Amino acid sequence: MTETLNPEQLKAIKLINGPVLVYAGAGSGKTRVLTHRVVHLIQNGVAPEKIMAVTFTNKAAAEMKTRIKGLLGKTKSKLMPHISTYHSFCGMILREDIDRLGFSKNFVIFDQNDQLGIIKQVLGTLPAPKEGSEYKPKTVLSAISIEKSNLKTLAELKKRKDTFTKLVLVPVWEKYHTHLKQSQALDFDDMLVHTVELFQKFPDVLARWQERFKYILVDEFQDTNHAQYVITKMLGHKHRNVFIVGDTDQNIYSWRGASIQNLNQFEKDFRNAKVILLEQNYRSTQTILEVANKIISNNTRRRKKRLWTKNLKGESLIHYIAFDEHDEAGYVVDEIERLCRVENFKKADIAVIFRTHAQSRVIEDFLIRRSMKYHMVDSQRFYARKEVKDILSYLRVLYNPADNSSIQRVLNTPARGIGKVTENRIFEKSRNTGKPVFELLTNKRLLTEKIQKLTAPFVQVIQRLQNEYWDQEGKSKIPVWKLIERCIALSGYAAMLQSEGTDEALTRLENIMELMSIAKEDDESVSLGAFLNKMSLNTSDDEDSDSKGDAIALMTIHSTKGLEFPVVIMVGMEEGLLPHYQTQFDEELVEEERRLAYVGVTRAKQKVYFTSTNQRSIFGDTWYNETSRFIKEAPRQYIATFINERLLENNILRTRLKEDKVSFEVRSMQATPAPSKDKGEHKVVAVNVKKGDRVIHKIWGRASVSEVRGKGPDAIIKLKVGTEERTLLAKYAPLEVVRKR
DNA sequence: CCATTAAGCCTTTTT
DNA sequence: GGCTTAATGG
Repeated sequence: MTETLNPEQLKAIKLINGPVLVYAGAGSGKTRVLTHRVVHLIQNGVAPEKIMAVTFTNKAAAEMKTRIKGLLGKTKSKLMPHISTYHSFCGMILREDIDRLGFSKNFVIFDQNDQLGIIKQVLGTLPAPKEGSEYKPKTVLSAISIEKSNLKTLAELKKRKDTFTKLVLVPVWEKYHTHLKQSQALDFDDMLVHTVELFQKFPDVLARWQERFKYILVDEFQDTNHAQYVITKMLGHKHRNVFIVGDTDQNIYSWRGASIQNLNQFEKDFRNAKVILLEQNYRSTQTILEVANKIISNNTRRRKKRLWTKNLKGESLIHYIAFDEHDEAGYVVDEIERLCRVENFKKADIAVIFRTHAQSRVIEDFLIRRSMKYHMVDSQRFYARKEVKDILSYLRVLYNPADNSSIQRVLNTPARGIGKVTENRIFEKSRNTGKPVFELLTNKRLLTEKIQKLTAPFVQVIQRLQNEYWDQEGKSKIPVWKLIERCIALSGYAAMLQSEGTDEALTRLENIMELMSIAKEDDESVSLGAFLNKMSLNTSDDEDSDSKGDAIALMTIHSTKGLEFPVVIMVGMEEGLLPHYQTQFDEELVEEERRLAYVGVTRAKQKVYFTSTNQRSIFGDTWYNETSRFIKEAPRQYIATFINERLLENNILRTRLKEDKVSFEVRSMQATPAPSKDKGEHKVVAVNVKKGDRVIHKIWGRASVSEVRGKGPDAIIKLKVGTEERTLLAKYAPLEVVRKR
């Protein structure tokens, strides 16, 4: 195993005891070092269960587990190190002992939407703010979140004198946490805060975990916040075997409270820490590295380092200036198509990455129209779907009946004749008496007979589900996926969707099926609590079933962290998007945007494309953005610029390019038409349809594919048009795919 | 109480 | 430009 590692990497792997700090540049084999180190520890007599590794995402944790398992393969050790995110690690600790802090061990975790719902409601109860000084729920929530990440307490906030803290932050904070407590819920930040609290107040708990994990490894340390740092410090303090990997140039989460100060602090708190620098890059071509280095060198606040590589020089990076976002998307799909056809890349080699989620839609449209398979990494979105949240709410209510927010969500879904008035009465009563809503609903004396009658069906659904899931001893009788099936049956949710019969309802039903299949991936023994836990902490695990195929990856720059691709296409390289317009006037924020650009470029092994547009429509308005300063910062000789021929007439643009001394080539307009809102122009793409696709049939209109038998042009396709089923042959089917499953 | 329509807010990035 | 929320009438 040693021949693939350089001396610095080996040093990092072989320092068994004592604190180590590794500054690892992009593509310097950081994951390899981490995994090999874990294996090395085990091979040198450290018990696997004494090792813990913390990663930034669930995906990264899963990846590391797989790789360690692979390396350990021969030794056949059954026990594995504990590898997870900070949040799930804290979840594990809190499930054991949080009752000592006066919380229920059955706590649920509220995600951002849950939180926003509460904040909105709380803001409504506050005295009306002065005209123009209202705060958005999101702003308030993020303020609370940052304070908690820094382990600030309510008492500390109360000492502050500014109006925002006095009039908004403190009152909202108080009411928000009352609400959480009543619902027996924690938010993400609470998980960290309470873990620290538990460690501070109960030395025996801390001691237990210090003994449990004598070796600690942390990845992406530049993106940890203060609370996470404190947890690491407390846990590692005893044995001091703390191994930290980070790169200040890849700090892209400071908006969430992450601070590279933690790296400096680590050197102070663990005085004799060995510091190792990994500067050899194994990923990218020399040209790509040159560009990345040049861009990041414009940041003032950084620890200087210079990545180098023995890799080949490679090709110039390409910058295409598109007419608008449709032309940009057209260029992207044309180029992907060419890369696959002429240069023998696979779709899975290519990533299209962007600053904001909103940019993905147009690209997706074009990919769908070309029947190009893609895989959207949209962590939150699946779980943000109404139907998925509804079902999870049902499960949460039966797991933790004190969860008022979830009850509110599904009490009248499907419709049970419980309107706003009734709902308000019940929740008002709950707030006034401090009793959980579910208790009110089950106790005859607490609510009027009329309300009891209205809500009885809901209560019955919950109780029946509880009975079907748990036996007398509290053991589960059926797997979670089965419970979901029973849930949509008993609650009438499935019936509600089926009776609607619209395409949309069908999609919703399919999303619930998707949720079931996510549950099915688990071992049958995984409990409801563990499933819900995973669902709230989880973002990744994104349809793994489907992503195995050859598909283009679409994601935000933030979610590319830790990944690499032969080809990276960065779209929307414009002032206003990258750097984002909300950061443009704050140099510190612009530096973070520059780090984002750097992270994006350094994901690439062989090829980088930048695209920008001359005009782009953003919520109805047309924006004329200049090319991103980050492209201008790159060495000109390494960027080949192409512009859309329609832009030749654009004098302003030509002047700009001249001023910047950019020479360019013209690219003629492509055959790809802008996605017309179906004006009778339907392409024959039926050859590639899959079960579950939404399509438009030239004659019958909107339909969904219920079955595909066989492959290629001769496949037999069954379509569901309204309630009717139709059969047709793929090669003659005048279909346009609207939405891929 | 619910379905349809009008208004309005939105788009940074995620555990 | 699209999706969620508020208002309105049935």
